[in-house]
Amino acid sequence: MAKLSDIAEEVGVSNKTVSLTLRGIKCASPEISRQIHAVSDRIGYVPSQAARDMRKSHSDFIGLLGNMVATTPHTVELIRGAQDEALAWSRRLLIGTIDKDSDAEREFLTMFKAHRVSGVVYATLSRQRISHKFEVPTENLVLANCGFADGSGRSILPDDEGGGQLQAAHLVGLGHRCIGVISLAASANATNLRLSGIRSVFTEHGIELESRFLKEGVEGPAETENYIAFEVAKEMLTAPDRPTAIICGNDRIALLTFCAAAELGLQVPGDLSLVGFDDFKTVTEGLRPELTTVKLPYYEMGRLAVQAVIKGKTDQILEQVVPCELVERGSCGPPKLT
Amino acid sequence: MAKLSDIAEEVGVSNKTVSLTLRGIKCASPEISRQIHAVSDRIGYVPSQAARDMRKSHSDFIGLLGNMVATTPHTVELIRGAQDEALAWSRRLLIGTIDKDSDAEREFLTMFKAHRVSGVVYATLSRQRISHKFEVPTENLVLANCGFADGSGRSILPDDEGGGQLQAAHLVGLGHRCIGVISLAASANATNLRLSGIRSVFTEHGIELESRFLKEGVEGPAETENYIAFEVAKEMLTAPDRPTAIICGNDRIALLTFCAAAELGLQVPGDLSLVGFDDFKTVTEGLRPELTTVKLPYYEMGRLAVQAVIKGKTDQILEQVVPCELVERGSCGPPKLT
DNA sequence: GGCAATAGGGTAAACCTTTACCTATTGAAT
DNA sequence: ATTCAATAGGTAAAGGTTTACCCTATTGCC
Repeated sequence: MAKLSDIAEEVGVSNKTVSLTLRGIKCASPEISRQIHAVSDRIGYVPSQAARDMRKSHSDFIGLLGNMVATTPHTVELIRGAQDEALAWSRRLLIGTIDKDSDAEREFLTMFKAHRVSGVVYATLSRQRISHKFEVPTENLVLANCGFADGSGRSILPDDEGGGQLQAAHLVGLGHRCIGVISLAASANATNLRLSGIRSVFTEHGIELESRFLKEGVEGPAETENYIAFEVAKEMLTAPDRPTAIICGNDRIALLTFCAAAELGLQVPGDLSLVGFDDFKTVTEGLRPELTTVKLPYYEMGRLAVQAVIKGKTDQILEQVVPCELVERGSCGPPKLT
Repeated sequence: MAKLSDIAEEVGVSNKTVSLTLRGIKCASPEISRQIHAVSDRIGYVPSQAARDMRKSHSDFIGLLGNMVATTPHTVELIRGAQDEALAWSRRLLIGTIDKDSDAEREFLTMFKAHRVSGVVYATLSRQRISHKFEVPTENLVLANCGFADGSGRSILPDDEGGGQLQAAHLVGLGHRCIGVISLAASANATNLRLSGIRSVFTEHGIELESRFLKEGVEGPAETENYIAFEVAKEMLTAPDRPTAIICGNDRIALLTFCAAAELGLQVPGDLSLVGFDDFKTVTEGLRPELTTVKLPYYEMGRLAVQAVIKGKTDQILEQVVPCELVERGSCGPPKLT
């Protein structure tokens, strides 16, 4: 593999001159400079990152570690956000995906350390409070989509409460007054926040959320949860004074609710308005009508997490909240007049 | 950051003794060995990868480059397969995601070269023949889910023809004789292969595939395609002698067909059997009934691509085909007797 | 003419690990 | 008693890049 001194030798100058010139630091006469670039291009010289990193005693790597179970494409969004931000600062990303295997976690963190990463982003797929003891001490750590249970550390979190408000406000704005909610599991961290957002909007408009119209669409522990939204929705929709709209905990629950409505002969949005959460495009753009939903800012969270790592600890913001966004499609309309 | 010589100094031995001992090569007396491990653990020593890579003049990195647009979680599956295989051989993965931006591609390949990667996997999200000139010369390249147009180079490809056979054979086995097909865009590389598989099964059983029951569910160029499967399915299903089953080009088309059937009051699988392609779980496990589909082996392709990189060019297999798998769920049943 | 500043360039150490080669001691076999 | 082999360990170079420090000649200015 071609090295710096090969160029130096051929042009007849010192290593230093080549090194500075190739990095765009003016140092040699125009003629010498031209020759250096010419030789470098001809032999396809690319400096050894290992040598650079060694010399600088640290690398430009940022470690990205996450339990990225592959059921949604959000992981990729987060990675892309992180990568785009990293590249904008001439940093590179070292990615490790793990799932509940703390051996793998330790190995990746050790690998990160071996590479002298300048920081680590730890991401989870679903919002959680983690009480996690990292076995490999990790400086300059930023959490994405999760936070420490004791509130310590820096983290980037989605504005789930605001997301709930968006869902509710959209339906209320269309005129709905009897609105059902099929939420995520109560144990999920986002559930209460979103519900809190929904309730605040309801209260503001004097709407009551009856407990028979507030159900969980999921049961069982995270990652192995069981979706019961289909049955729950059918029950809710066969009530005599059924809701005219349903707020769903995520797009998958919305899909199941859609199936339930279809089986009951209810048209969306004519008979029933639906709003989801996540903006999981294959569902939201794959349904007819397409699904109105609230988009979770995964790309942005990835981006901001890396930014926080780069800015380092001088950044005093401990928890940064990223807003969600309402994506209007075709699944919501005004309630039918009765 | 702690270094090897810190340990050597404290224990009072040479660098060599520490280096060999920590790597598990017997070289020192039991007592010295114990001391070395003790000091290493105490100070949390992790050897510098940069120094190691430099010494060896190559790294254990494998580059993974792909146009990983985030509409499906398959990318993550491929990454995980690649990562698991890499880790099994003590290699690390350097991941670059790009989308149609050849600048980014060049930058990543240059970065890979700077890291002296031992090989590169180039993956595409949808099966393609690429006529691609890599601007950065790349040795030991393996393509995943795509191949060069001229058939050169090594690549890992899914058995789309076999997948089509699985779809058709499943329905034929259940007794269907009038089967519709809503395929991907004709321009998509997988389309003809899958159709060929379907036709071979049909021919074997003396079933004719009428052209009015063979339609594309997608139009427009890849990555920006427009799904028209909803309308196509409605038309196909309102024909007087409508098919009793529909083979779909992917799970999203199956979802749209499901929506069309729902709107027409047709029950799945009672009135209509549906089989998809991809095993895109949020759809396949999110529908009621759940969707029977053919699973694309992304994890396996990622794994095999990395394996091919590691085995190097001595591996004479140019195109390796990975089988698909039928995943039976609830969307297929016997045709109604008429 | 004298002096300082600047341009253009060189030298060699440092970054950390691995390893080829060397030494010294011990035990056993001839 | 000599020789051979094995054990336990050391020394120093190599790997590629960057940079602090040094050098020389030319130019500009008083």
